[in-house]
Amino acid sequence: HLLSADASHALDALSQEGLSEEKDAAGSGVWEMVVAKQRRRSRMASMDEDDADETEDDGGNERQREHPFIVTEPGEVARGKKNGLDYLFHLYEQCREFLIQVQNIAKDRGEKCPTKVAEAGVHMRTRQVTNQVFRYAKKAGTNYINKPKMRHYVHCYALHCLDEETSNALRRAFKERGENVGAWRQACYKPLVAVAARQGWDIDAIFNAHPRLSIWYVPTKLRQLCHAERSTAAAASSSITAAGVDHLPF
Amino acid sequence: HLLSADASHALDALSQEGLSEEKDAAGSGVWEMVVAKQRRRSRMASMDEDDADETEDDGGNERQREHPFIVTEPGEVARGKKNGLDYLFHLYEQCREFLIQVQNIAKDRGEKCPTKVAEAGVHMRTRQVTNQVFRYAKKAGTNYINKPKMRHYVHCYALHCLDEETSNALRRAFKERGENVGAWRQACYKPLVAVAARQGWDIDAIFNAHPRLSIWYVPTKLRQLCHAERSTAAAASSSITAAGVDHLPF
DNA sequence: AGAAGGACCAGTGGTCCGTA
DNA sequence: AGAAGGACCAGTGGTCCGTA
Repeated sequence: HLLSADASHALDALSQEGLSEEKDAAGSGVWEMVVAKQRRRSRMASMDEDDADETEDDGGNERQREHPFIVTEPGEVARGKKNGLDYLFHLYEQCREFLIQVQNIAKDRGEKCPTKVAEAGVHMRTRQVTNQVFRYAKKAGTNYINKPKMRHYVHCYALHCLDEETSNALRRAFKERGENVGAWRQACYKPLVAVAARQGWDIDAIFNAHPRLSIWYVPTKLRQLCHAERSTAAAASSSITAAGVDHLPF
Repeated sequence: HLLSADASHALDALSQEGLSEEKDAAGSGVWEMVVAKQRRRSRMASMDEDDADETEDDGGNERQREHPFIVTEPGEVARGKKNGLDYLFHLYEQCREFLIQVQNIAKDRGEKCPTKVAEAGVHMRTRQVTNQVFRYAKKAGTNYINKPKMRHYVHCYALHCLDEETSNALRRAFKERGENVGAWRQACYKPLVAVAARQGWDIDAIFNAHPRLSIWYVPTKLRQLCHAERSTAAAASSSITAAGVDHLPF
């Protein structure tokens, strides 16, 4: 609708394939085209009547913010001055590509590339997305990627990676209910903690074990929720155990 | 000689066992006794005629520096107001114990404990020795452990871990020649680079693969030396290869 | 009101250089 | 002179809160 014919085609092709497949690690192409369109729409506003009203009145170098996110279902493109959640998740994949580039540069120069060794066969390194990566992204011209935003939604991306079905269901439900992005974001914590519960509560290990998630720091709040929930679960199960041996405490 | 009878006994027992064996991960005991003696000697100077001259003249709360290191051979205890290299390496093991304690505390509290997952069977964490660990060491009363010192000698400890025979031979040679600690320290780089060459030049991977070394950051200078040497080696071998195919360039 | 992101802050890795 | 380590500094992880 808001995209040109070629970008729409690209997006359709993408939707059919399903976004979650990782297929082609570097510079996927299809999404880049879509993203480029979106950029062009919001930057070179004079070429697009849609944005004319907000950019007419000041000289042109006003700081243009990224359109806010709205809750979209999988495969859906946001209409109007909004961005959808597939686009949000795509940003995480873009950061991953920037990280890989930064790593390769560092490796060539014999510079530090610390942290962890991937357990996967080859001796590949898997550093984290650091400030350096965000700086690199900025230099590469992708001003729409920034640290506060990426950190803000990490746990949403984590749910998408670790339990895509639940993530998709949650998106559909929140879209249907007309909830805003903030409410959806908050709601992502609970199913994630459930994933952690199933896998032994070690949220760091869970992040590390996932190839695309391992490069992201575990968000503080998620870590705290997992810890609190584990303690509660442990207390509950031990009181059940105790109840079997001793008398019930009530 | 300078140690009391029981500490001397402890040290003898230790020398016979060989320091390099890791045996008992937590709070070994024997060295702790030796170290405690050494501490007592340099702190409570009035009880020991040896230190009387340097502590007599100011009120008692002068900042007492650690005795400087001298080059000793394996098993040898430094005489006079000196510390030996077994003691130096022991400090690295002490830091490791502090790290393990810090990790356990963090784990209980559900706090962050980032970086890397050990490839060894169990899902144990192996963070690095950070500022937090040095702070913990200070709080634990081991004022003789500090960051600049530990970072200064990391590569010496690395050689001790990775090629103990060469490390021991180097110590004996430098002791015999009467070299000072600085000269010995410098000399540790070369055999370490040789180890790296044998194992594919990836010094981070080499550190990470060793259970006691993996917790230490690779020193900048060592990383640079490995990188430079690898480049040289690569250039040399490619010129040989080229010489086989093309004409010799001279 | 809901949301994007500039910019700040406490604590890090790294090591210099005033000290003994 | 040779060496130990207090203390500083640039750049980090983390996220608040002034902005649109």
